[in-house]
Amino acid sequence: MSGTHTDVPSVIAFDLPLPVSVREYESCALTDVLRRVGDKWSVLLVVLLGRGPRRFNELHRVIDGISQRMLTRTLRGLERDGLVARTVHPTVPPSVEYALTDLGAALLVPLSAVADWAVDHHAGIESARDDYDTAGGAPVPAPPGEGAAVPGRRSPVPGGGGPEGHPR
Amino acid sequence: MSGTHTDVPSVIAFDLPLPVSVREYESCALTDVLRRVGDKWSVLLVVLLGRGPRRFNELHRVIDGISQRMLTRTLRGLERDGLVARTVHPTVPPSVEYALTDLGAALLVPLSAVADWAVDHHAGIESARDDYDTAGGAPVPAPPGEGAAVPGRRSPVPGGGGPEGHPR
DNA sequence: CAGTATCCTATTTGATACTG
DNA sequence: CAGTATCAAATAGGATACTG
Repeated sequence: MSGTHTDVPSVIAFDLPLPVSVREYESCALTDVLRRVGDKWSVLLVVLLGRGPRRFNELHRVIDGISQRMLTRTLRGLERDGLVARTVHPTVPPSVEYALTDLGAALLVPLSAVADWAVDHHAGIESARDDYDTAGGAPVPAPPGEGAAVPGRRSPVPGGGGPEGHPR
Repeated sequence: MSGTHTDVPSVIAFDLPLPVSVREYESCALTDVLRRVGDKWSVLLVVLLGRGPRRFNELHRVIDGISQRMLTRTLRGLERDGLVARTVHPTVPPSVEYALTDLGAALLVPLSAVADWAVDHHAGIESARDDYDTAGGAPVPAPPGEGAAVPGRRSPVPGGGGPEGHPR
C-alpha cells in the first residue's frame, strides 16, 4: 500500500478548494462527464458508433440486451450533449442514422485511457473483491440459527495498545 | 460533424465482437470501472484521498453535501475494490484512517485524462445542451390550450425526395 | 422503421435516529 | 468518533403494447 499521495499531472491534482460545496461539485466538469458516461449504455453506444454511423434498429440488433426504450433514451441523451448526431432520411418507412460528432469522437481518446487502465487492473480489482467478500464483507449481524458464524472480520488490529485518549 | 470513425489507439478500437451479449458487456472491464466511478461520490473521494490519508469525519466535514450513510457506503465500495485502505487505530474513541492504495493512486492517472478532456470540452457540451433544449427538446405532444406551440423541432429535413422505398 | 406511452420493479440516495 | 438501522423519495431500467 502506498499511502503517500502521487503526483498526477492534471486538473485533478491542483488545488481543489476545500471544503467542497455540493453546488460546485455538481457543476464540476469531471463529475458531469462521468455521470454522462457512467450509465448503463452510453459508453457502449459511443464505442460502437466510433466504428461508423449506424441506424436505430441496427444498434438495437447488435446490442442485444438493451430495451428499445433505453436505446432511444440513451441516444437522445448523447444527442442532447452533442456527442451524437441524428439524421433522419425522409424515406418511407423512415430511416434514422446516428453518428458520432467530432466531440463524441474526441471523447474516445480519454475513454481509451480508462479502458486501457481497466483491462490492466481489472484482475486486481476482482481479486480485491474476492478477498473482501470471503474475509467477511457483511458486518455479521447475528446470523439466525447455528453458531460459529464467520469469526474473523475486518482489521482485527490485535496489537492492543490500550486507550491513549484520542488526538486532536 | 465528422461521422467518419477516428482511430483510437486503445483496447476500445480493436474488434469488439458483435453482436454484444449482455453477459460479456456486463463483465467488461471498462464497463465495470465506469460504473464503479460513475456514482455520485467515488471520484471525489479518490481525488481527495489522492492528497493524503484522511479520517472519516475529516472527509465528512470537507465534503459537505454527503450523508454519513453515503460516505460509509462509498468508502466501503472503494475498499472492497481495493482502491482504498481502511486502518483502524485502536484508540478510544476509535479513529479510522482512509488512504488510497497503489491501485487507487494508479486510477488517478486515467481519471486525469478524463478530467482534462472534461474541462476542455465541457463548454461544448453545455452549449449543445442549450441548443437542444431551446430548439425543442420535447416531442411537442399536442400542448393543451392555445395554438402555435413551438413550431420547429428536430431535423426538419425539408428536401423531400419522396419515398424511394427503404434500403436493405 | 423508428419510435412513444404506460406500467412496474430495482437500485440509488438522502434524512433521521440510535450505538459501541 | 465512526459508524449502523430504518424509512422514504427519486431515479434508472425493463416489459409490453401501440403508432405515423
